[in-house]
Amino acid sequence: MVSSEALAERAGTTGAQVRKDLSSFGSFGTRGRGYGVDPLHARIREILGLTRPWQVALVGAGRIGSALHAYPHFRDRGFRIVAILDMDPAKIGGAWEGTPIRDVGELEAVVGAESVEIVILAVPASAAQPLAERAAAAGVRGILNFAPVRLRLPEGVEVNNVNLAVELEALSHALSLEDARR
Amino acid sequence: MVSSEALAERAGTTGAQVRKDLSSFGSFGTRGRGYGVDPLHARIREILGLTRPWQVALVGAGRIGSALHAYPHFRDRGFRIVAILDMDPAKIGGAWEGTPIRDVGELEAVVGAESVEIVILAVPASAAQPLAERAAAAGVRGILNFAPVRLRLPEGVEVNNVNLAVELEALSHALSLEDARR
DNA sequence: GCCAGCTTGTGAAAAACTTCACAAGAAAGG
DNA sequence: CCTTTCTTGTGAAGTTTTTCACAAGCTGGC
Ligand SMILES: NC(=O)c1ccc[n+]([C@@H]2O[C@H](COP(=O)([O-])OP(=O)(O)OC[C@H]3O[C@@H](n4cnc5c(N)ncnc54)[C@H](O)[C@@H]3O)[C@@H](O)[C@H]2O)c1
Ligand SMILES: NC(=O)c1ccc[n+]([C@@H]2O[C@H](COP(=O)([O-])OP(=O)(O)OC[C@H]3O[C@@H](n4cnc5c(N)ncnc54)[C@H](O)[C@@H]3O)[C@@H](O)[C@H]2O)c1
Repeated sequence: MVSSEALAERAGTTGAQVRKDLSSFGSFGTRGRGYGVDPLHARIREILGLTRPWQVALVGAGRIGSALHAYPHFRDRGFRIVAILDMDPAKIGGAWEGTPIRDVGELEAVVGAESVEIVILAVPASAAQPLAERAAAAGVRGILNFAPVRLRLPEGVEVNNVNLAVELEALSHALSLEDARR
Repeated sequence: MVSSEALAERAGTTGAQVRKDLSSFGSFGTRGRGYGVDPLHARIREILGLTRPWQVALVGAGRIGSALHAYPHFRDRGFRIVAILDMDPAKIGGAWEGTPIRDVGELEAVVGAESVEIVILAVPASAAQPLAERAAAAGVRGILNFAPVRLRLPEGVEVNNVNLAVELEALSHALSLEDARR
């Protein structure tokens, strides 16, 4: 068992916050004891949609793409990278851990054949918008975008942007504030 | 010149929001015209602490470290990766684009000699906490942490965590909600 | 079977954030 | 110089999120 306070401790929040958040999905704690770790874990996996595997295509077999492909936590949680696509002839025909790198021209075919629902976009900024549009048109429902551009896509396609420069800027901002206070 | 509405359009928010946010740093628009692009850009750079360079050490010369080192937007904005550190003897002694990869044992010495203020931590989860503590003790003020652990550090050290698995989970959560609605 | 000790679940209060809406001001054109 | 047009800056209103605080309820020990 684990109490809301213990969870809050780890997550960097308060017990009340944890309880309020969890209560919005029903009540699965036991008063006086806390939350059962296994049921809680199972419930959170359900909420996050991790109880079934997701077919993922990686578009862009560059440096960040390579790091992401090697990242074991994606597969752990049911995200299956079933295809890797690139435009570089030097890369096409190669393979990463058994997954072939294919020509990005095959994007639509691959999405159809493999029932790809999520695309990880790790291509240069200039290529991101057209590729996102092609993916969306081919039936992809979600895009995790690493290119530093705001994608414009039809309603119904979920986009999540990762901008690592912003993460560093948040740090320099915080440090500047500190400096200003002294 | 650019209006709050035009900025909002690009940022995915509303004009009122942009104006409220900017107004908290003073008033540097002109009524009837909008904001001057150059002064606005300069002011935002100031707010974010980007008007002076930051000395950065990259700890962990693995796949994600390599991608980050090659990422031009860091240097663009004044983040200078002045040192790369690793523990792997096969990597130590090598160099990336002229920056030598040094033994992580030299962390404290490098932080002192190069006036490193920010560390990018790209090491396995098990190594992150002790390295963060060493960096903090050596005088590092901010840490951008890619390892999937919550670092516990003394007050005054800024930590920013990047968790890419969470970004994918946010997508699967959104897609699951969609499925549930139908 | 009852009591003591915990911890949840949740209304109510407080705080934070966003939107509204408009007076104040700036520029451009006559 | 005056009028029209445009857009900021900002109080006030509205909404969302967080915190407070405590009754309800479970468990283990006696
Ligand atoms: N490297 C990083 O740490 C980092 C961090 C954050 C964001 N990003 C962003 O991620 C993207 C990729 O960065 P990277 O460092 O991996 O670059 P990279 O140059 O190493 O890789 C880009 C890959 O995309 C491929 N590509 C180019 N155009 C294509 C197209 N039209 N279709 C398919 N593939 C195409 C290239 O052949 C290459 O393999 C960039 O937008 C970059 O700004 C990178
Ligand atoms: N690869 C990804 O896309 C990705 C994404 C998100 C987070 N992460 C996290 O980033 C970290 C690094 O991932 P990676 O894929 O680059 O792993 P990696 O194995 O490619 O690289 C890790 C590097 O750290 C070095 N290292 C290990 N222990 C060290 C120590 N004590 N001191 C100094 N260096 C040490 C290793 O020699 C290696 O060079 C991990 O914590 C991982 O979970 C990776």
